[in-house]
Amino acid sequence: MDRRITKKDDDASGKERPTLKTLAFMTGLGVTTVSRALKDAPEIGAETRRRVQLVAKQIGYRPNRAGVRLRTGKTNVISLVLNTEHELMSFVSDIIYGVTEVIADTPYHLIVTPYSRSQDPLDPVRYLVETGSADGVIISRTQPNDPRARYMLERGIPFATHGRTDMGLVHPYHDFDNYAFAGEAVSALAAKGRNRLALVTPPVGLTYFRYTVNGFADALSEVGASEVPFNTVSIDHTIEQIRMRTAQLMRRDDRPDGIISSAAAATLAVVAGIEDAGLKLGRDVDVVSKQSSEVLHLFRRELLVVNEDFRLAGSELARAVLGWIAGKEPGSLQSLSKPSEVLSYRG
Amino acid sequence: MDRRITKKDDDASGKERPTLKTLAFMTGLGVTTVSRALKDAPEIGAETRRRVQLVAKQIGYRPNRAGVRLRTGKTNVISLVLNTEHELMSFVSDIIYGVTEVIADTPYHLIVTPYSRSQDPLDPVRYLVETGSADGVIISRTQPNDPRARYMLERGIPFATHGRTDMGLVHPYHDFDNYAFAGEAVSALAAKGRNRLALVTPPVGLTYFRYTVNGFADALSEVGASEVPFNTVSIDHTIEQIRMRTAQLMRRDDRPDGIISSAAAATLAVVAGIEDAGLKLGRDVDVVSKQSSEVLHLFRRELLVVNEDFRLAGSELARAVLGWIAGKEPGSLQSLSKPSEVLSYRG
DNA sequence: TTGGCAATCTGTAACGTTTCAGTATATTGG
DNA sequence: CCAATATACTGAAACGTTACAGATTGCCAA
Repeated sequence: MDRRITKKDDDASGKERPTLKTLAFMTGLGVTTVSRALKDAPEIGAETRRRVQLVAKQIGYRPNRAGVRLRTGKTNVISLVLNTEHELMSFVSDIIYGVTEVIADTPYHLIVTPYSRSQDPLDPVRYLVETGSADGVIISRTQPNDPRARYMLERGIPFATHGRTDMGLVHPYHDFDNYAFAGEAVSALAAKGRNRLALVTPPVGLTYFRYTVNGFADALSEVGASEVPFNTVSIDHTIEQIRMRTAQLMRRDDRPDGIISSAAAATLAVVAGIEDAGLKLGRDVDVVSKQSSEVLHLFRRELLVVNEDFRLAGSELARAVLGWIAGKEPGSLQSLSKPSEVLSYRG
Repeated sequence: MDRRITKKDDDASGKERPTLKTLAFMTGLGVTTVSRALKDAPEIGAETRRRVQLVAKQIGYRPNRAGVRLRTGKTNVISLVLNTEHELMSFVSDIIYGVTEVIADTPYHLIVTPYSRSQDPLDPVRYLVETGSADGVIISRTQPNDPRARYMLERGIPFATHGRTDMGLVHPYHDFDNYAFAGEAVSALAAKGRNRLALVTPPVGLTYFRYTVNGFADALSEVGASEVPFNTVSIDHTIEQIRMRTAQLMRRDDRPDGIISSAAAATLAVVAGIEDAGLKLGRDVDVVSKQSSEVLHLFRRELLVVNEDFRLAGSELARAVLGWIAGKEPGSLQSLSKPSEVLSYRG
């Protein structure tokens, strides 16, 4: 038998990172046994199992990710796919922290996969799937008919979407109830006697655009207020555009006396536009805005705000993907978070 | 010779992801040759090389990351280590985009490694190094004597710091010139006739705290202004704390007539505090603030701002780490970015 | 006693890559 | 024409892991 001495037949010696082989040598067992003992396989004796696990803990054994990944295809990676131009700053930061919170005591790593305006949003997803770079994917900016969700569903790769789809396909998601948000906002404005309302919408094409618009429309007719169309901007537009167009709008005779804004950054611009037009917040017009951190009341106390928790969204999305990976039913991994009340400034 | 038929001696057939073996079969060459041809090794014939590369491109060959990593130890991963409590929102989002911009056309992936208040900041770094999870690391919240930098230097793992150290050790960094920022800010306030100045500092303990404080002090004596101590807050404090203590400060007889703030979020609180005390920005007091996105002038036009570009920081840091990995001299991978002028509101 | 079987444990192969140590063929110098 | 050498290529081994197909032992029923 050709038993050549190779570089590392000695083992368990130096500073090298311990492997299964190291553990096998130390325990006097075979590599296979050690491997199985560590994952509580049933055909390993109870004492052996305990012994192996003890030694493993003692010497700080950590499975080699490359080894596992090569052999099993499991990457232990979750990828968060982000648009580098249009995501909100607070969204990026909070959602990342939400995700990391959940995966902190799992073997998972979080990788951030960006794509830019010019690219097809499907590109990064295709890349991830084709190269098998992740066990699960989280996407945002979800559309009613979302090619990315369809693609991943076809390939059978677990994912969760921030925002719902509307394709008759079931998959995990987390969403903020923007229908309820818009409704609450309208009610709050109506309660202040405002009845000519304008809406700064989410990006056209995304699912939550629809929910917001529908919530707005339904509540309008319920409280008997009317809409002042303001279709020239969405929260994807630049600060300058929103500001300018708001100013234009507010200089018209048929200007709104109430505005609802779907994002804090847009609200800054909206207020600037209002003031550019020589009007005063709280007197001439009231504004209800979503925000994801407590800044708007510092900005203008007259603002009415509704909070959306992106860190929660990140956690929920991570939980959903991990759940799917673990074999749970996709349909059971959907969550909707209710908006806070409409809050006005409190001293 | 024992040549058993194994599962996949046929090849180049179906939908499977192509490997070197696939390429070898298609080109009629050995796996070794293909491997070397793809990385332009000199001992491969020019035509063979071209042929292999052509076929590889045609069928969309991508090296298997796990294979490479297992064999070579190269992970093709850069890790960004972030504090989940104290990083600024804009920092997280912009720096991530800056990094991804640079690594976009490299094989590198970006993983985000978080740590929380309770943890030793060294923990995540130790984890990364011990498990060999990244080829390069980017850290923020750098301290003059930074254990993380020292640790990584000892282990020989490439890294870059956002902010400088002061340990007599040389390593790549990117920093914003906060000494210059504080100096410019003082000058701008002095030019407005302000001469009793307070400073909302960076977090005590971080290197850029020192630069900021020194720039502030030096400029004060240069313009002949005096400092109103305001050591009870830093930008790490909560909005509420900063607001309350600013209000307290501004109610004192010896209140400052100029304030310099090291971060936009803190500035919102500072202004709120000023107004809580019944004072008016621009009349009773002027404020100069750093910001990383154009929001402060929407907030209060009277604010004076200096811009810091975190996306640039991300790019520079990524370039620095990649440079070090590629073998460049650490000392040549240091950059300092100059602050913009102090900008006042323009229409 | 023997065959069967459960309980434990083990060696080999394979995942895809790169490196090492060759091999085969053509080319050159003498 | 031979040996030396350069050129172009190749198989085997190894990285660390897990799955598969045994192997060994002890025990029990017949």
